[in-house]
Amino acid sequence: MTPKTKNKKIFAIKGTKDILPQEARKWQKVESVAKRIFEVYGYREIRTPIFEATELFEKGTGQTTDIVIKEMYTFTDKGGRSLTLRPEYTPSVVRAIIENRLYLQPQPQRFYFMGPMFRYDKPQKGRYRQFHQIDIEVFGEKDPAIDAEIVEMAARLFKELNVVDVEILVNSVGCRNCRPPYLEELRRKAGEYIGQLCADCQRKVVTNPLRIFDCKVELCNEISRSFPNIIDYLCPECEEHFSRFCSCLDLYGIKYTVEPRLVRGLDYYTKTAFEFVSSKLGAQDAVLGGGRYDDMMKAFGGPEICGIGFAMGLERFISVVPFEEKKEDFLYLAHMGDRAKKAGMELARFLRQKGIECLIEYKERSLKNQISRANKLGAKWVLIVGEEEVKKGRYQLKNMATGLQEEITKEEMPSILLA
RNA sequence: GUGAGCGUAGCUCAACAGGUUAGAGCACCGGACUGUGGAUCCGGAGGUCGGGGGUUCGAGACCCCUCGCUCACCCCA
Repeated sequence: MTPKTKNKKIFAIKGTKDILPQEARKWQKVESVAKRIFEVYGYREIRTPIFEATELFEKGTGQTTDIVIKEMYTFTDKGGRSLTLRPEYTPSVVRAIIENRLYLQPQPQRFYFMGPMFRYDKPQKGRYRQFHQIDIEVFGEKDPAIDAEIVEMAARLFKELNVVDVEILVNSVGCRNCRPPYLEELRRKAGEYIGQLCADCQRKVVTNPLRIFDCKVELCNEISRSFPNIIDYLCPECEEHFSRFCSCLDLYGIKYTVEPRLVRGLDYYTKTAFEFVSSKLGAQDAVLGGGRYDDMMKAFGGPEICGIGFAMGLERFISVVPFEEKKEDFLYLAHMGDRAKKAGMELARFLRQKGIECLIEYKERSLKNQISRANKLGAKWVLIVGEEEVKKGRYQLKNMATGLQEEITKEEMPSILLA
């Protein structure tokens, strides 16, 4: 380090943050529960690279989306290739499936994935530049029952982690046959009120009329209530799909709200769209969002295989999961004198082999000091190893909660400590 | 990218109207107590007041710039 840079502190990049041990515990918990549930539904983990060819997202996510237009971490590598840190996961999975010819295996295929995503957004509550998602995708199943299955699976995950105050919103965004005429009609209708809409919405009439529905300006909101709903414009196939989807949800006893104003931001969605929203999250209230994308695989030059999936924002999810504080359960090994220290090190090794979490102090400290530290660290047990104990082969085991102490041998330790 | 609010010790916050050497609680380290924790008492360490410039006899405070954080918009997980 040169003298000049010595004092300059380096901080985590804007929109990124460290997940410290206490917080990481929560992540581990959520990840393990999610994994267990997904596996039970027949999903298998798939891992793909963290960066891809920029083109993958331009084509897969859609050139008209904000993600591609202004939010991608794109850079050129030393070979002159344009690469992008993945802003979402679905295009990568689709790519992997085509590349590895996974579509030749029996369908449907179910995948899950967990990992970081990157979007160059301005950070705010529940939104980070590096954030994490748990994603699941199913390929090759057209039946709307699968749409309901993944909603039910997500609901189970929420329930197992005691997440309440979550509302499930569902909608159908139609397909390439029925959506264009609907959008036309929406534009026409919005055009009638153009003068009364806010500047943003006037722009949306042209760019993305569906977005007018979630404008926060009251007048826009009021006006848009009279606009046609996509539900009423669905083609027979989409309508059938949607009603069967809903009746499957009913069968599972899932409570949901049909929200005709629900539009997912990505270009590739068709038919089913859904979102889990929490009232506890502030402005960014969507914890989980997903839907069907029947045309994507084909658009990538793959076979005509439909897909459906969801993405859950882990930062957002974890912030609404209630966690019990986990009690520490470890043994602190206190020692006095050089011989005892060596004996203690061997004992610690023995205990760890047996699966007992064990801390040993390497600095010479008074017994009092060591026990005090053990207390602060939350040790459940203190094992006292002094010259006398080493000589006798019998050690003092102190229970920190009760303060009681007993004399035990090395052989007796595992059964007592693991009880 | 646009807008608003906030930056004083590891954390939470003080410091009148601009006035000496920027304080307190919690946390940390040590001692009282050399083989027994939590309580108490005593002591210690810890700060370029986010950074730079300006006004002033004098700036943590006032002005300008900048950086960072937070929240909101756009949009999304």
